[in-house]
Formats: sequence, structure tokens, C-alpha cells
Amino acid sequence: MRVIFMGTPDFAVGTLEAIVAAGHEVVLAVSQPDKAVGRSKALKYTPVKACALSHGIEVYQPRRVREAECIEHLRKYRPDIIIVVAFGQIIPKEILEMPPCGCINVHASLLPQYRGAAPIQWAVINGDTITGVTTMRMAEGIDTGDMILKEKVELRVDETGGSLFERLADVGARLCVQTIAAIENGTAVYTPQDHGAATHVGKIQKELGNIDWSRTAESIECLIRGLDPWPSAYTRLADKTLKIWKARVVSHEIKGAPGTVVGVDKKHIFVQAGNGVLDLLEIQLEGKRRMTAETFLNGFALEEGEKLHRC
RNA sequence: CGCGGGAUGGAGCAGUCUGGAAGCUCGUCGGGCUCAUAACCCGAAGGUCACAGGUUCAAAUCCUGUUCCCGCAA
Repeated sequence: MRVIFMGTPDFAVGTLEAIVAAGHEVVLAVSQPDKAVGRSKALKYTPVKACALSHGIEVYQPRRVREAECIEHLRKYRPDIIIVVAFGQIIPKEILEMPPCGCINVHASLLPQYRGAAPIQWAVINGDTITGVTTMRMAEGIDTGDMILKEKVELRVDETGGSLFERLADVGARLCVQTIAAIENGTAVYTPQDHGAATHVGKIQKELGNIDWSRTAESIECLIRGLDPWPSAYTRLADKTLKIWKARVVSHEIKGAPGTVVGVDKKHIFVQAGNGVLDLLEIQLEGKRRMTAETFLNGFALEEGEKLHRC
């Protein structure tokens, strides 16, 4: 099939690779404009752009796909199908109706749950035990289209946003190729979503990682994993930002006010949460690199009774 | 040149302001204690103080340039 692929971040790259590997003719890759990134503020290709170029696929980076000029540009490529994976812009009706086989989206949740921007992180943050990937034929609303294929994925106890990202990206790539095949040979079944059961999740705001120590130890631990590797859960220590990369719930005792360091030994930092105690296992102080609590304590005199607080 | 922090034995840090003998907490190795130990005690090895210039009788420390790492911002 003649495919137009629309996507931007790493999550979409595997799917693009899989479509190419499946032998489809990707006639155009559409990605968001390159952005200045990193300390040097250098412009960087989006992951999808980099991948497309390495396959010799033409790349198109409109600021707004809904503009008439962009829509007409896409039409010239006469796609049979358009695949959209984490593109980052709303696709207008004209494009949705353009290809004969429709616009297919790969979404990293079990729809109708977690419609919206950051389903992966939220599954971890909410402590879910199961999530998955759904492919659908896109409709005008956000993630409201009829579902085609769905695959469940179980979350591990140490699942992070990053690890789940990779796993779901793999599943999504495979599912997308299967979906295209089903559409091509006419066996695709389109199942409407139960709109009444739908839930929505928004973009991850950095501020979400600002730890509220009065919350339960379990929910903080899930937050830490969900926001790893980006944007990370953090708190404040010695007037500096302290990122927390890994922690473990060790008890449900209350020994002090939320945020209080209730115990320190050579390898552990015990912090009071709302309903129990968290052992901080891997942390990163502003300006320093990420390290285990043991390593951190070799050079930092952390005293029991010290307070961690919101920024 | 967006803002800021940093580079010191294998790891994490102090020392830099106020130049003048390399320090702390660990790890490693050897020995001791112990039923035993990741615990404790004793001892040892291990560092061109990121790199390149400069100032000085003397530079980890002051000046100039370079490289790399990290936080913020995007």
C-alpha cells in the first residue's frame, strides 16, 4: 500500500520501521518541525525524521497540518492509507477522509481508557496492572475512532514510564502492521468504543513530578516510576532540587511529619510519606549525576530529621 | 556564545575565597575478632588535583583558553 506516515517521537519510530520492513511503500513521512533542544539550543531532527531520512523517505514538516496548503500537499501523494503515531497535532477532517483505507492511529492504551496525550505514564502513575495498545480508524474526536486491534500488556512491578514506552512501542509496531494487513485483505473488524466508559489523560506537566509527601507511599512510588526517565519526580533538599529515580515502600509506620527523613544508615534514606515510609534507593542532586543512595551518602552528610519539601 | 553547578586515588565528596606538606566517607588488598557476617578492630596499596598556557620562590588553590559532565530553560 501507499502509506503516508505521520509521527514525531521515538515511540513512533518502531512502527515506521515495521511498516517499511513489511514492504509497504512509504511515500511520505510527516513530522513536527525540528526543535531547538539541549543546552546548546541546537536544532535537532525529530526521531521520525531521522528514521525516515535513513530509509530515503521524503520528509514533510508543516507547522500546522490543518492549513489548506498542507492538506493539498498531502493529497498529491495519493496515499491508500495514512498511519498516525504520536504525531502531536490534531488531524483535520479533510485528511481523515483523504485515503481510501482511512487514517489509522496506534494508541498506547486499552481504549476507551486513557484517551489523550500521555497514556503510558498515567498507567504507571495510577498503579495499573494492565494496559496495552489499540489501533483504530481515526474519527474527528480525540482517540474516539472505531477500534480494530487491541493487545494487552501487563505492567511489571518495577515498570517505569521509559520501560513501558519501549514495550508498548514494540507492540504497537507489530499491531500496526497486522492492522494494515487486515485492512488490505478485507478482514478488519471495526468495533465502536464504549464512549460512556472513556477516560482522558492530558499531557504530563513537569510540575506533576513535584512530590507531595503527604500522599501515600505507594502513590509516590508509582509517580516516581511513571515519570522516569522524564520529567522525573523531584523534591527539595538543602535548597537544591533532588530528583528521585527509585524508591521502595518499606513500612506503614508514621514516625514524623510527611517529608521528614526518619532514618539514615550507610545505604538507606528513609522518608516519611502520608501513610508509610519510603526508602530512597536512587537519587540525583541538582548539578550531580544520578546515583544510588549508598554512593550519595559517601559524600553527603544527611541527618535524620532533615525535611524534604515541595519546591 | 540562553542561565547556573561541577571535573581532586576505583566511587561519592571536602580543601579553592585568605597560594606554602593530598584530607573525609566508602570500595579494594592483607591481618585480627567471631559459630558466622554485608558488623566491628588494625594495617596497606592506590592521585600528572580534567587538559593547555600564564603569574609566583612556591599553584588543587590566582589569571586566560579548551574539552567533558550535570541542573534549569526550551
